[in-house]
Amino acid sequence: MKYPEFKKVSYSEIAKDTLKFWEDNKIFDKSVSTREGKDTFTFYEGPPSANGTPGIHHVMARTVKDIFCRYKTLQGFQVKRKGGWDTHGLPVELQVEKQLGITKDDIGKKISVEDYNAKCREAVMKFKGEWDDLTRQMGYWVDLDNPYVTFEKEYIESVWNLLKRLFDKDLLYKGYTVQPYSPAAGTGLSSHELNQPGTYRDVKDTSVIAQFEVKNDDRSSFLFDDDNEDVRILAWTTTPWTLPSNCALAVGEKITYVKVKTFNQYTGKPISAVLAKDLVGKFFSEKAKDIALEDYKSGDKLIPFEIVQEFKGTDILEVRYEQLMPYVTNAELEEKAFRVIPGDFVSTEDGTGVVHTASVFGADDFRVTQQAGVPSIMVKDEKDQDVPLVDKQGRFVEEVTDFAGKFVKEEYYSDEERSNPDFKPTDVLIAIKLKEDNKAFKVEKYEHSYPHCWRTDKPVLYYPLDSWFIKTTALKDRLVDLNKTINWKPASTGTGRFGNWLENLVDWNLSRSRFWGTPLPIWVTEDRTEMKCIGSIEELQNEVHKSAEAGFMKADLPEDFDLHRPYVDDVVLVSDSGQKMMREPDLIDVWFDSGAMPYAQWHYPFENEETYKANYPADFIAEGVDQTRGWFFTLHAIAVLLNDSVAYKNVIANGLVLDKNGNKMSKRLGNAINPFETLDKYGADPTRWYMIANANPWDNLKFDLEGVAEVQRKFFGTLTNTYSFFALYANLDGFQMDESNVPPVSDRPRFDRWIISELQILIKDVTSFYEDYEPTKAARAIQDFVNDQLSNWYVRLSRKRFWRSELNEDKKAAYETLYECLSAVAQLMSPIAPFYADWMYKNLSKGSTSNTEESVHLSLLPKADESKIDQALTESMHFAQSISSLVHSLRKKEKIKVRQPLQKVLIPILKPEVKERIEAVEELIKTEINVKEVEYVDDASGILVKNIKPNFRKLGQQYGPKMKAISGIINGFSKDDIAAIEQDGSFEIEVDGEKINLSLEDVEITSQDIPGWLVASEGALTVALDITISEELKKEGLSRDMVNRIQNLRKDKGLEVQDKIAIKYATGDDMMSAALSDFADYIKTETQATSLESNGAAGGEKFDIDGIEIDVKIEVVKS
RNA sequence: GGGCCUGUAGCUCAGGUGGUUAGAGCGCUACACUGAUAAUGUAGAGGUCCGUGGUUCGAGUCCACGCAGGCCCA
Repeated sequence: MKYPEFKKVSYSEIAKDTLKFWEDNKIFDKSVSTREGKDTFTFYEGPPSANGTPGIHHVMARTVKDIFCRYKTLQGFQVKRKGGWDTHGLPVELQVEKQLGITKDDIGKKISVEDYNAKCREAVMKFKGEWDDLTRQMGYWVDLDNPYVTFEKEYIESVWNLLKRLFDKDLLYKGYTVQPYSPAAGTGLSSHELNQPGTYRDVKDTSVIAQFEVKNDDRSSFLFDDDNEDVRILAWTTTPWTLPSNCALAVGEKITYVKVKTFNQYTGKPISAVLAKDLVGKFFSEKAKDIALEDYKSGDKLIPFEIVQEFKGTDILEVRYEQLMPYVTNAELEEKAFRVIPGDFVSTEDGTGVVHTASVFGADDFRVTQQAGVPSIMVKDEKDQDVPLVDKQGRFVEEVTDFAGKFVKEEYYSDEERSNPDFKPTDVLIAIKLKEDNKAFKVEKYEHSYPHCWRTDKPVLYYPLDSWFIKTTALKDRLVDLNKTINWKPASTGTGRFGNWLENLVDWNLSRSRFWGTPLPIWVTEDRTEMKCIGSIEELQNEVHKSAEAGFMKADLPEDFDLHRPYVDDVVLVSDSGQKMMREPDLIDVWFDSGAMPYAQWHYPFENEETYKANYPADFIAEGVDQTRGWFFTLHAIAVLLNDSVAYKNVIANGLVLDKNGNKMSKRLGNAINPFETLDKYGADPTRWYMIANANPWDNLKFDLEGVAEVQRKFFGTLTNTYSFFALYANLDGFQMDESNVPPVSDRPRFDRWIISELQILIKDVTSFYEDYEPTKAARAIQDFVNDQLSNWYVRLSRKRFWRSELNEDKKAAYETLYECLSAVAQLMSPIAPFYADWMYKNLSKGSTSNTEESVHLSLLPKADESKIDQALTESMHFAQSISSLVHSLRKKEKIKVRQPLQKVLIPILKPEVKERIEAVEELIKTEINVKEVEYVDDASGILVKNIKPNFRKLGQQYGPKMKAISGIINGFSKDDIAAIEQDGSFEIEVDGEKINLSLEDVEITSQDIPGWLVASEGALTVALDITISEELKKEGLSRDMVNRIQNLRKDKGLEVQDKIAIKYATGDDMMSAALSDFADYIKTETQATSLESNGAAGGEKFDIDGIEIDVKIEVVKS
């Protein structure tokens, strides 16, 4: 069999053909089944939602996932990858509502919940076809035939089981969370509803700066000059109705505060006010600056003030104060509330730099009070439940005696009530009371933006609403500790974004008031004294059976019972004491669905226990960095809470894919890249390679199609060329690779040993990069090897070996070596460019008699063979490359073409081992730069001119501050000084009167000039070139030119490589004639000529070689 | 407002532990090569290493404060 040859390759065609091959031959299945019984490498697929079309960023994210699964397969691990679909949630609902032209209000009215959910079920898989296409076309291997789907009954059952386990551990509880709430509509509002246009409006509200009286105790004593001083913290609010619920004051820890002695403008009483330093100017008039405090009389317009003390926010943390409006209090509040706590949201933009905090009426307030352990001010309702001081209609409860029954926002009153001349908004009434009580520092109207309910147009309150929570805070320490065992790429996301998030954890709010999602499986009696959490379908059926017996249900559940709403809402259970139990109406956060996938994808614990256990926890997951608080968290939280383990050991958080200008891609802006078009035009492999090689996955990628084209040309083009070169000659020679019969590397020519050594280094590096989850480094190492070492150096300089006519040992070794390199490269690159690598691998296999695998993806990656790594050879080759480059640059400077042979190159040698290294590759250098001999000159020659410079690293560490002086002295060394230090190995200098003994290691000596020679140098390496062209050299140059012209002729005439020719020429130039006769054998060999004759008038092509005219004619000789 | 990431040549990116000519590829310019040829090689031009301070004999690298862009959260 021959190695396939290609005139032209299309990477897109390669992908299509290879894909077909994979599917026809079930290669993916085999890549898993052939590893049966081997160690498993577990990967979890984060489920995408198929209700939108996939974008180019999905190609990026999935390439990252694919790479490591394929790499591990290559290493012999069994890697199962179950696909999955995320199917629940708000985006699906919104899409359906848009499609049907309805709003949430219409659900249950214009459309039944049943029909609505049926629509959601359809919509969520709308683009599954496109997703599957993308998956296949980009070469992402994931099991699409048996994916997990979060809306399926089995999946939900597993989720319920997890919830029950949490419930049994007392980690599931009902509490409240502060959310936007519309008393007028009697409903909570989602952030989506709050983002509707027109909800935020500028309104004028009564704002109050209240005076909170500081208690004088150990903590606060530094604020008091004497026991009688009245120290007040000033705190600002635009919602005075929340002041009776005040439970803490929040300050910025880094903000600077001051204590100001002054007087209250309403009561004229002396106070010491605490507020942010930056805001003093806002409240105290510059004009009052010089008025003495003693001169103040009650009623004066200008109020004197004096800044007497300055301190940081941290200094007043935990300072206690008297409750401002003590309608409701109790022992717990007295102990834990009414103190100063830190608030990260506090600024000095407006207000006083201190924020009044009412835990149940603000989202920030709720968060910081929870973190600081401050209880909320609540009262008991008739059912003995805790409720806030404002009821669900927006009125004060009766405990707030002065304002009981009053609406907290004036907009909640009817228009008639508001038009009554005596009507005063509650905020104003509160302000008046505070002024009278010497508790208001300042009252004024304040205009700000405030959210309104889109249904009723009335202002929204932030209000505590019932919610179910997972008590993640109970295991916060374990969450933090176990996170430290996870290998995050990049590490900063693990310690920073994720770590900080865990440090500031609040309980996970599980409740969602929606329709399309996993229902919360909790049933409660009306008096809420009894509760049941259902953990399986069987359990539900048993409970329903009992309930039917008690007469609450008509019959048992049917087999095909759907666990979704509305069906599950109709299930009434019976409590142990015989009471009716209704389901808590909430759905759960969809993030719980996806976080449950390690268990629910296998329907564990109801089925597949073995599979589950073998695949937990994941070795590797990867998703966008935006999933940090999403999937990465939910996986981690569930695993820690239920199993006290991590859910994944390694995680890559990849960045965004931006357009080439660094802007976010969006359909609206029209800068989104269509993934299908890209894959089709450039092929999956160049696209994947570009994405990985161009930037680390965790950095944002500026996606530029030009870059894909460059990868295609530069890397894939070069590699394909290299293969084609191999295939062309190997086929001519009928070379068949037989791995069982290759000579050991040690018996091969030095040049082969070198590239094999480089290959081993590459295998070693790439393997460790993959192991470290550094795909970008792996890709770059592979492409550097292919472009620089393999193609530009090994193949280019080995061409002569391939051109020889007979297949001798040397040529065979060249084939074997090149085959080995290409084959290993195919394996190494296969995780990143799976189609192309397989194509290459199979092309090579076709000409091999060895046992090769059906696909590169079924093969095993060999380990690097350390014994084949020859460090000295690598160094030698570096010298060869540098010397060649230097000589080339000299030739260029002198305009002497490489075809013109030169006599000699001179290389100064200061270290004997350098000579050894260069001698090893001398032949190579001579061929590459077309020079007859290499001469090494050492000191003994006496012609070297040396330079010396200090070894900064070494001297700097030793002498530090004296470096400048030392360096000056060394740079001023004379020729004799250099000779002296070389001779003695030491040299004494004097700096600032101190004697310093320099050794040879303290300096670097180089030779950068040879007087009278043409010299170039790079680092410590210097070369000198003899550019005299003798007659003999000139003739040889001419003969080479002749070869060149004849080769051109052969090519122009379309001769085959193996055709033999007869050459006739005519020239009137003596030098040329001499050259052609002197070098006749050489010319004949090079051009595969059987004869070379002068015939006076050749009648062929006329050439001009360095001004000499010659007429050349060639004819094919039939053999 | 908070957390995190990024900022080096026109573009995309490298630049252990601080060490004295800051690199590569692409692009550009010029040249060479012409049996890998829709290839290839060589050379050249191109830099406020985001800014300002600081530490140090010495900072692209360490520290502080900023600026710009991005993501997440509020």
